[in-house]
Amino acid sequence: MRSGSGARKRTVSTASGETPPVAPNEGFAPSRTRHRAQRGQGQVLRDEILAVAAAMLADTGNEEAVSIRAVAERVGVTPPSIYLHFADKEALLEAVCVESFAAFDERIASAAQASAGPLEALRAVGRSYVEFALERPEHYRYMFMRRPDPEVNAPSAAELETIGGLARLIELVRKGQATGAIEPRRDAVEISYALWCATHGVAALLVAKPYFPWGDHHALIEAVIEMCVRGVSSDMP
Amino acid sequence: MRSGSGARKRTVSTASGETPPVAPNEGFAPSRTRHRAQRGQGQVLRDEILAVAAAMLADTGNEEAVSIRAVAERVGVTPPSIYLHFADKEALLEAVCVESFAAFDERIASAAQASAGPLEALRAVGRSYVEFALERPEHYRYMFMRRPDPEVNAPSAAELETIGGLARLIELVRKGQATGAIEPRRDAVEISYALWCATHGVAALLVAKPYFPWGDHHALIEAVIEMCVRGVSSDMP
DNA sequence: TGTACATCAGTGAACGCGCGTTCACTGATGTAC
DNA sequence: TGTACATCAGTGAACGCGCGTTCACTGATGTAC
Repeated sequence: MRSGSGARKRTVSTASGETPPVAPNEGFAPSRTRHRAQRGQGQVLRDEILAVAAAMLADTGNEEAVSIRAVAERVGVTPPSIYLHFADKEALLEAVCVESFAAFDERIASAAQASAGPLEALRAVGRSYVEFALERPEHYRYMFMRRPDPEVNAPSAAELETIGGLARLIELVRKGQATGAIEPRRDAVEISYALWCATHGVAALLVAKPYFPWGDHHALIEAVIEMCVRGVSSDMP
Repeated sequence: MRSGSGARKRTVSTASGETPPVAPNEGFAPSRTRHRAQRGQGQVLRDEILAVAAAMLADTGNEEAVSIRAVAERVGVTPPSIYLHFADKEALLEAVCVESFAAFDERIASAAQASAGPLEALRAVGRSYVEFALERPEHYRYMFMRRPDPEVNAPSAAELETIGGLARLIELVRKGQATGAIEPRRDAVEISYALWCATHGVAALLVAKPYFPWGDHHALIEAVIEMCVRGVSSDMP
């Protein structure tokens, strides 16, 4: 991966002012010819960096492969340009993470709304949760399975988003308790956390051990969801 | 961290044939004076490397910090010595992982045996499972949360150990079904996998997000376990 | 209307780092004769 | 009983790599006078 060769070609093209012959696009070489942003439009590059970092996280399936250099090369700029828009590598990945949480939250919210009845809503939310994890395993990994930063003793911005998402779940549980479908004597927050744990469990194991002899993934997911729903339901008369 | 200085001192001491003044033991400097192994006792070093690698995984809480160089330095040998006993870094970590699984399995087995009744046994197993994860989070992470190696499409030796451990759980579930305590119409394997998922979920979230505002960890663990037990129990008359 | 200047979006080259791994070597110890 | 030799458990120095980050610079574009 000959770093920088693409960037050099691009510079020449900008000087000539017209589109150069398309360079062979191998591996992570710049995906298209960039033009320097208009004045005041520096943040265009910021968005592009963010999009590329997110795509690389999804494609490579490996947080470590998302290096400053690799992102820069794929965007078609030099590594120092990244630092014009993000303080350091961690800030870049944190920004990706915040976007992932937004997408995740949106998915969960629409699943909750589309369902009739609180128990069915719980099932739908569970399914959407695991689906998201399986569609974007490396995003999910970064959001929920990453090693905690020992320097940070408080929830990050992204984690506070999680809490926001959890608020939806708690609300759902309370609604279920109000209608009598869900065991009313336990704390709604505690029930919600327990549901989250179980759902995370199946998502995380499928992400971490895709080659394990699970049998049918779908059946496993449904089994976990049913166990949860039974586990939090009121005793039927 | 001046690599190698300890090793040099050690060589001198071996030549002199008597214990040298103890070198200041700062950071990961060699923890004690080593003597070259007796003839035919080369595997003594192998065990020591394994123990140190396991300890470093536990201490540093970071798989990446367990580098060949760091392990060698802490053992008190030079990096190439590692290769006399392990093919490469991955083989070393895999060996650590196999040992972790053995300890884990032993813990689970004794929890299962010490309990009266299948449902109480399920609870005990769940508690032991999470306890192990919280005691040795980085071991747990390496065992169950590591990124899958894309080159490996089959379960590793360590993962086959997991299957062995699961066999115990499946047996427990079958026993519960036989006594009528556990829902008999569902497949015992499916129930076991679902229980594993949920238990993994609480362990993994506590490992990955220790600073999250969980409230009381113990209460959370019990809530998940109770939800599971309710979820797999027979409907009571 | 022309020109000096400030601003902005980047570049290019280099920094020091720690890593996994390799290779030729050493020196103590046991063994065959 | 002495000595040459094979074996074994290591050493020491170096390899090439990719990484995050920094620093002085460039060149196009807008703006003040």
